[in-house]
Amino acid sequence: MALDERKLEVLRAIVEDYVATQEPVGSKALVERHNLRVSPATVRNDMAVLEEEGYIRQPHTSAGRVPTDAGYRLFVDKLSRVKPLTQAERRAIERFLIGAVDLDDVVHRTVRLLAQLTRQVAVVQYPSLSRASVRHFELVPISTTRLMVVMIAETGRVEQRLVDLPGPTLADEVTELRRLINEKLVGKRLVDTPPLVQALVEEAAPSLRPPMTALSTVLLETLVERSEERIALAGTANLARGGLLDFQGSLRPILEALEEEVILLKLFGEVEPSMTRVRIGDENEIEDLRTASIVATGYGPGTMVVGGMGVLGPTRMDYPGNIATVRAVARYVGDLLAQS
Amino acid sequence: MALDERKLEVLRAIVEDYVATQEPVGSKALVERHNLRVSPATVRNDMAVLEEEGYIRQPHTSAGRVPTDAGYRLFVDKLSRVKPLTQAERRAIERFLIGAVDLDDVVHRTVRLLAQLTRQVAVVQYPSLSRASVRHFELVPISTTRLMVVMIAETGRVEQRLVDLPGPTLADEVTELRRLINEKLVGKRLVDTPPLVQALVEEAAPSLRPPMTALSTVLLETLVERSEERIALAGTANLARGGLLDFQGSLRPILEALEEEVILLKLFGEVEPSMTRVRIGDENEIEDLRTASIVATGYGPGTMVVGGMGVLGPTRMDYPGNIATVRAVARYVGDLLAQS
DNA sequence: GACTGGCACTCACTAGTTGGGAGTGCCAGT
DNA sequence: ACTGGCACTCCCAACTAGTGAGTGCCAGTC
Repeated sequence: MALDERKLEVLRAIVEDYVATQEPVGSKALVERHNLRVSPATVRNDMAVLEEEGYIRQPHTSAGRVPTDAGYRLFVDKLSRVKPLTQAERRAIERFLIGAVDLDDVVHRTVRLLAQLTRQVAVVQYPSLSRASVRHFELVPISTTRLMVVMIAETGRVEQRLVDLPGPTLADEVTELRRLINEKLVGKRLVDTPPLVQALVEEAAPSLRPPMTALSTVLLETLVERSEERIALAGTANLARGGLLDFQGSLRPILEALEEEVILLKLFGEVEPSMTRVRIGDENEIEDLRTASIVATGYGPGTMVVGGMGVLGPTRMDYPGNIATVRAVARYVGDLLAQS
Repeated sequence: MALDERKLEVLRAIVEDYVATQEPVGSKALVERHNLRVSPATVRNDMAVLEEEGYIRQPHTSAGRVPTDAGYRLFVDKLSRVKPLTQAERRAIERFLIGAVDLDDVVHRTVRLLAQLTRQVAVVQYPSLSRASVRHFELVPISTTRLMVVMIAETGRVEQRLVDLPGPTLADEVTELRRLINEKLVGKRLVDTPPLVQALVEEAAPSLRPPMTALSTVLLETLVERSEERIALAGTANLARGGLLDFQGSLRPILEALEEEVILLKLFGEVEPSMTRVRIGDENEIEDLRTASIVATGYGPGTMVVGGMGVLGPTRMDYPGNIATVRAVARYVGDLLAQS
């Protein structure tokens, strides 16, 4: 059964009121606050239908209605326009990010900014290397049997790692290894490097074979495994704001989930280009986060996506506002990355 | 007035019971559980004295007694022996830390380990550079006017930073700069380097003066400013364990304080060599942490202290256990650093 | 003088009761 | 199709004992 115009309007009003007041909303209050031009009785009929369709529910008989996860979903998809940011917010974003000195700092500032603007928990994935390309490799001899491998990516991110070589290696040999590696890998996207690393080992002169083999292991680790690993988090204190009504009483599972980087990466790392993804309550695969909603988006220079960011909060959150904020911040950070 | 032997015994019993049960403890239960060889009435008299002296208090008239911050303090200072760890705990520490691949990993594992063993919030400061010494400097040319400076410290920590040079610089000049810097700084403790960096600029050949000046700024930043910056955190979910009785209801201020790195550094960074510091409730300078206690200690290779670590939890925590755990972990990590 | 048993008292906590009110569902009327 | 009216439900807050753990004090004992 299709919901007519007014029923949708009623649903929107319920969501908005409930988000604002955190209290079940009844038919009378609804008519008063939003100027629906009908009587409470009519609204009640509409509500009955909305309830039957699963968009709202009553916490107890004869209490007001509360949106269900499906209700929020419909609201987000059909009933809300993304709120444009205020001038003040735009300026806050700029001012907050403008002084960043390096990549770490950008991420750090971004995550705090998001937490502050949305008053939710904010998560930012460090720019992933996998979709970026290699700018330079450096091998630094620490001792005759030890090298430090440093990789610099286009995004400005630097990764380093120590390697123990199988035997003493001369300075000239290190130079040659460096040359070979750079020749083969510079400019390539990280996702494409594994076969190239393999080729490096196979094509190496016999004398360079052992050290190159040792290096290849570490290169692969650096290039692939660690490439999407890091996550920055801020605003956990915001979880403790809404009394304890949100999250049905216990913050524990939420806090636990937030400490699992793997989980966060799953939530915020899997983003399609220029899409804002909203996961509401039950839609969440992670059991512990069934009482929470997530707004996530990708970011990166231009149209490229090098990482995800977003916020997490109670299902009863200001979706339009948060979506707008997350998008705006992501875009701004993308521009910042493009410049450097 | 001096407290006699038995009164102290009573205080100890109160603290232990209260920590275990989280409930005010009365005279009768006390006599039953600990075999004090006196009657409840006698204990009551002792309690009255302890209360007068400010070591315990009654939440309400005619409820049991609860230790005050001062009571915990006395308990920690005089009445408790550090609990030796169980064999299982020792093995857990080893197993947990043994697979660590690099410094970041060590810190990361350590903090999770601490959180798990103590069931509190754990904090570990990354090994500070300031008391460690320089192992090697590397300059990596990115372009003719851009260098990457990489510093490797004795602790294994690596810092890198980009520098824009005032003008094009030849490869030979870079080599010379690298030689000069290493010659002057390798082996020195980071705290001692600033004057040496100054000297480097002054003693440089005229042609190397401009790039060396640019470098010196970045060197100082790397060596000094960023040297104590980072902190790892785990176990915040443990805050939400004790119902909401701990922290008098609101986690908010605690979570907020935990997000301020500056605060954490103050708490866990200011550690004297081989001392375990315990801050109980009110003793805390930070307003928001007046309902919490902190157990912190320094760690480092041998007798050197390169950073702090510890745990934070409700004043009603298992001090002897936590102190033992924090010490053991700190010691183990210290050994690990000494080996590398 | 130190300890004990006894006793009256306090007061948080629990369970049961009650009234009020917000909100609903339904129905007859426009 | 919408509305006003009305009976009904049931959460919530306030009140009322009743209970019991715990105390302070005191007189008595070793």
